[in-house]
Amino acid sequence: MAKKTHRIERRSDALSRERIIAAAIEILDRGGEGALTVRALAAHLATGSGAIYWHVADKNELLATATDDIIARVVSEVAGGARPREAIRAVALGVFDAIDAHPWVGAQLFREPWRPATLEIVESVGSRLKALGVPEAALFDSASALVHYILGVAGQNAANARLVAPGTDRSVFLAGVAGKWAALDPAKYPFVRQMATQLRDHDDRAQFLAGVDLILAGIATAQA
Amino acid sequence: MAKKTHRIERRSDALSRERIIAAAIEILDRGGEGALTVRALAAHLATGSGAIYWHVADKNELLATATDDIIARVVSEVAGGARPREAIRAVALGVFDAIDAHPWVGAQLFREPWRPATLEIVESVGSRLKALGVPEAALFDSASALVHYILGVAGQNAANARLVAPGTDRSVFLAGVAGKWAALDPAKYPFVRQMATQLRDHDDRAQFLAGVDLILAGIATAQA
DNA sequence: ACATGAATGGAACGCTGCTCCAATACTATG
DNA sequence: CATAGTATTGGAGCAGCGTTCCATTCATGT
Repeated sequence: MAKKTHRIERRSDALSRERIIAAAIEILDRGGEGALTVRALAAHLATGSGAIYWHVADKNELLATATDDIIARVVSEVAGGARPREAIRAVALGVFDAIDAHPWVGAQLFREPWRPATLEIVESVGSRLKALGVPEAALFDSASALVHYILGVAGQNAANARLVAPGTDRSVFLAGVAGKWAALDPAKYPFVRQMATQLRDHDDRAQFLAGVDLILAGIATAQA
Repeated sequence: MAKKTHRIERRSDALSRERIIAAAIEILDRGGEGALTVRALAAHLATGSGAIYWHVADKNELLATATDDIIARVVSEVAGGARPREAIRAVALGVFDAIDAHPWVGAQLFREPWRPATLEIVESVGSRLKALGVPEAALFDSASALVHYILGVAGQNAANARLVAPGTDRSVFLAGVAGKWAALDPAKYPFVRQMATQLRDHDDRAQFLAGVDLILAGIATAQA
């Protein structure tokens, strides 16, 4: 944006890409994906929409950049020295928790697979699989499976979060779904009905990790 | 909608929930998710928006019902007699192919986990896992992992499809992404760069199945 | 023939993302 | 210090969206 040689600060309340993105994150976290409108953002920053569009291409760029920021933070926080298997679990859990805190990130992760956010996850998971000794031929499929699983849970969690009033307790939501499951036609959905009670008091964080372990076990089996 | 006892057909061009949903599917398949607007739908049916809203609650119901229809068809097509393992693979592939044919289904699958579409998949996969002999205690986690993986791939495929002009060849798209991957900073993304060439000419359908097999292997390991 | 309610189609409302542009804030120069 | 020139601002306005409202039409039961 700035041309060449003037990083002398302008007015202290000056707009900037960073301030705009920070404000967007705040609005998203407070009110969910639907709350982020250009007008709301402009009001929050006490400016007009034109000023925003001078710093940012469009709303999608806003969401994408915000997502990249958050995911990059999560991935980089994983200790470099950790054993590969633990590192993979840590990255996966980090993504899980990040989406728990910012559900809109989950929805965003699905767009544009060449954006830093997804790339970061692939790189982090893939390099650890390599370190684990997964043979070259199986690496691509293995990394793909793990990342798709992580993104699948991410998307589902984000969707769930979108359905409840922000701030609702998770157990209330689970109990609600479990209730609907339990009320299903036993002839058509015997399995789902049977899972209803487990759904009610399961720990989705633990279940998510169990899935990661399952896939890691499958990868280990394949190379044996 | 109709009250009690008159199934005598009205005018032959009469609107109906079914005709509206069929038209919506046609528009979605032709032009992607963004092409389905109430105005476009009304134009396609040569009517007004008010008439549509008399038959259908809102646009979301339209998308949800259309998705339920397509997924139910896929799941029910899987032969009941097939061996459990093959049945699971068939359901997974069916969902994959359905989303390949109707990318908007992928995006829709993430909303409202108690809707028939998702339920159908959970039931179909879960009951087969049970038949496979997966112990009670591991059933929930196993089914959850498989379904989340399937949905993860679904979502990613749908997102990819949204990015290319409808009808673009898949290999062109893959080559494009592979090019971007190959051009990444080798210091930051060594793994992703290494995968670029494999991405270019991989078969995502086969890779998807490989992921299913990986998870099934992991499930089998866990019970041993 | 009339009355009734189902069904229709289109105008209108409030909202969205985004563009455009006159006005302003700031910097570099003479 | 004055002036010219560019970077930045804020808000009016546009086209399009989902949805609601309602006067009108159609098909039927009496």
